[in-house]
Amino acid sequence: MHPISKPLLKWFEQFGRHHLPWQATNSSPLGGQATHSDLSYSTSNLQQFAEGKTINPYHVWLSEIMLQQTQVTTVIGYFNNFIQHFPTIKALANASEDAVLAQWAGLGYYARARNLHKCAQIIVEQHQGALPKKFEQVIDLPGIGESTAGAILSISFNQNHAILDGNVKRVLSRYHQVKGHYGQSETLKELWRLAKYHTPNKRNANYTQAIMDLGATLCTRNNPECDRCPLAQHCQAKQHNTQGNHPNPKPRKNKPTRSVAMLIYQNTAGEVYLEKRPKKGIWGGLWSLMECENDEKTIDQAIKKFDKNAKIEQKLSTIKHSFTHYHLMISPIMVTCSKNTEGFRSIAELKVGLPAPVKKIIAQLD
DNA sequence: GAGTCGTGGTA
DNA sequence: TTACCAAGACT
Repeated sequence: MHPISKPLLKWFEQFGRHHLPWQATNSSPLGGQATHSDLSYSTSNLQQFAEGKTINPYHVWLSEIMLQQTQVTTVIGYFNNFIQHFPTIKALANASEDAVLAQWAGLGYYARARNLHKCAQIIVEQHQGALPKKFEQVIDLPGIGESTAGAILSISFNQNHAILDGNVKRVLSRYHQVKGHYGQSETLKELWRLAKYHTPNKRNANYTQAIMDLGATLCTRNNPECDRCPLAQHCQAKQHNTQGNHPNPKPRKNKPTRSVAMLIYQNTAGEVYLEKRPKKGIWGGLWSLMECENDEKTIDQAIKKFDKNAKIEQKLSTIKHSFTHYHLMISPIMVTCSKNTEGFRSIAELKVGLPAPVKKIIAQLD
């Protein structure tokens, strides 16, 4: 078996991504704001320190959480905004959940944000405000599994851990032509074995970043650029021209379509009535329009319960919003409103998180 | 093991 | 237009 770490690390020095905002921060008095200097790439944590740059474990942790099931280009803007609002773990711990979700809104998978917030409070209470350095302590934190824990400790402290994210799965399953799809436990077990086999005990941080960079930039799902790949010589998929078989597509299922009515109440000040969603379920912890089943009777009952004299003012065009596992048809309905009690929020200065389609609906109101 | 949990880009 | 999915974790 040909180990990949040596050619991969060499490739990384020249072609890896070295200027992502969470990778290195200038240790200026201002702090927090990552500046992309002209300094050349770094090949080790030590060299990064030598360049006057330092790894911020909080930034690494935050980025790893944001990057779960989410692409780099999407994350960058959210990351920069987030650390501006919450510059330290302590600041994050002291913030309200609504304040955290407000900055996370639009990024999706909101349990990540709720868990991140919980983590910050645990870290302040139990770890003196600093990210713990023991693997067992990190993986015990909510929302952090084996791969994310390994990535955080590898990149932050150059500790010797393997990771197995989507990039690594794709690279290794091609390199070794691993059969089966990633959902199967047998396949996953084999991939973890290979991941640990290839992970070097030196320059671990760079290796972790390198294999993710390879997967993200060359060994992509579609049209991999094998001509530029440092691992092409011994890649089984390349040799047998079976790159397209990895990842092995999951057996497909038909997504159900659900329907819901969303009621729009505006008071005389133009504020909109919003209610906080339960922690469990879709959009947990975000604030949304009042919902009910999308049929005439239920809608009529719902609006009269809120206000006896309420009437439907206008039915807006239905929006189709697709999730990973179902489609949602949203019928927004503007309702007359005589109330002006609590629960109404100014659209202009929202300090809570809104689901993406709800934000779109409200943006269209004026 | 299979479902749940978001969103925007892309083929 | 539709389907798929990108640096997963949890139940």
